[in-house]
Amino acid sequence: MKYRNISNYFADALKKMGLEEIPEIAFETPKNADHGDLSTNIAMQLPKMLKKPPRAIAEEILQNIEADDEVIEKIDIAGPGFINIKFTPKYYSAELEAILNKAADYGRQDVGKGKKTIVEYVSVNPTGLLHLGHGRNAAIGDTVSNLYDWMGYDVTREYYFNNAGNQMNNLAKSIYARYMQIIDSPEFPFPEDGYHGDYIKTIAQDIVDIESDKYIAGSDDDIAALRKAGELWAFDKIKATLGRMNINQDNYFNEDSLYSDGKIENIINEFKNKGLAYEKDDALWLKLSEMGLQDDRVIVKSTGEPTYRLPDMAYHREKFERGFDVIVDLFGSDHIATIPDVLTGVKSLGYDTDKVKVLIHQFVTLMENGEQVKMSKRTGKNYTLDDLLDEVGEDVVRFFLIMRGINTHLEFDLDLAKEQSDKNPVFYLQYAHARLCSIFDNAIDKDINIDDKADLTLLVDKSEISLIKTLMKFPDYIRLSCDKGEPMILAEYLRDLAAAFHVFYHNCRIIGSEEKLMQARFKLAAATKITLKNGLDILGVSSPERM
RNA sequence: GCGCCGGUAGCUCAGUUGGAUAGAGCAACAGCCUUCUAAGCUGUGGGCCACAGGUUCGAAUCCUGUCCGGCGUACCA
Repeated sequence: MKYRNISNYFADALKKMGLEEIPEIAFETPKNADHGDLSTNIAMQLPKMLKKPPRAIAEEILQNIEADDEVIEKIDIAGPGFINIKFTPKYYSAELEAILNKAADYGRQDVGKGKKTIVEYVSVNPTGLLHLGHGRNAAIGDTVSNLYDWMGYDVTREYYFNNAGNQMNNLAKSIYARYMQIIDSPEFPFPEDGYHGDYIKTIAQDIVDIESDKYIAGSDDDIAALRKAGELWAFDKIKATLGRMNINQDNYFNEDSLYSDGKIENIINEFKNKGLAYEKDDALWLKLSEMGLQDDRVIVKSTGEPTYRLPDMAYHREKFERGFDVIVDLFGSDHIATIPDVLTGVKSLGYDTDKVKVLIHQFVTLMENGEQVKMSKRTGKNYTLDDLLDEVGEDVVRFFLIMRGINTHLEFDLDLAKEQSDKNPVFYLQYAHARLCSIFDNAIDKDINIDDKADLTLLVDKSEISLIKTLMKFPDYIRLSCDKGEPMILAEYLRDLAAAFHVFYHNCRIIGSEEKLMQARFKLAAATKITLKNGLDILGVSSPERM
């Protein structure tokens, strides 16, 4: 008794009308409830094929359709040719029963059964603390991973990082300068492009405290030791911050391993063997212009070091080799330019890049007192993700960072986030859950027995039906949210669900109603609690029992 | 210059891939608590969907052009 069957009724009717190829029949829930429970515009898609006006086609469909009275209460034509369907209470009670049976698994699907997916997110190099932009990446990435999990995929959550290279040298030099300023002279010069954040001073002080003047000479070994200390410190903090957001990734992939395992070497050779690479000005170029892109790009610099593109390609190839069916990359919009290069390169090696799903999210601006808080690396005064977690808590952070479409520039309103009140949208959802819990607490307090069986066809009030309808949509929204890589879709749905519940709660008393109706309403409340909890779990937001 | 993303209510944003009267939260205003949590519910006001053309039964949505904002456009990652 799902929409699929409804669609079959229509397909059969269209067959009887002599249509050979049955087009996809799209259903939607009308915005206006008076238009019925479900609506299709199929009659308006067919005038060209059938050479008849839409309304005439709709009438013909209605004559040919064999509707099941158990399921469909009413079916009629409206407006320019919409066909509107109204379901029976029995249909709804059966759907509600199904939700209760699935319980904690309600919403889980098997679309991805037997398939492996990897979601790469966060992936910041260990040179400092996470800021809000990273937080957005982390929250979206983790939610998308959860969505794939609920769709039945075997999900690997991966963090890709590089602890070598220029940025890390820069970190090492910055730490050395701060170290020398403490132990030797406050006048010791700070590097031009160094990391100005106060955390560098903290790292340096820690080293001074433990190892005193051990590294004062500043030899290559000393610098290497400081770099390692900085890396460990930063990684520790990053993982701790992610942990606070309930994010624990499965795998940390080190870019270095691509070199040590010969993967970089291999990919260079393969490009050469395929005649896709050539030397110019002492550098090695990839012939991207012959693969449909605008310009050729350098993959190995004249210094002998690869550019970032090469390890990126090798890394993607590695993901293919590990046998993933879906490869999700989540990047901030500043990485956008490199993606076509990397994908084109990997494709030229014979991999199916359609498996790669690149998600790009826009930046975050932090607003406080109506003004933008600058988050520049240079200023040193850096508003970190930890600062935000301290101020507003992990639930608010996770929710705020996914509640807008990933393609829109996110304005993070610190004042709104800090507000512990009805203005804060995340509490609206959590409050619904807390209210539900308190209904059941009350039943226990009052020694009310909750029957296992209840006559769910008694649920006929407008707000009851509306709530059931909303509950039924949950799996569809998980799928939609996953397909589009848009956690916001699920967040919006949960807001709708909470709203439908609040209206039901307001209109329909549970405890105190006539016994049979009360029992049916307990069931509805239980299904709502399950669905809300499952949805909040996917978003990584807690479901409090009391507020 | 070129590429990607965006421009919808006073503010922040949705808009189910072209459908019925363009929605929600916040802000403003007016109601609803002796009964399961008022962090809630109900109602009112608020729109040249950036602008100009085009495509068709039908456009916020698709196509072209223009304007505005963000991010890129390296032998930096």
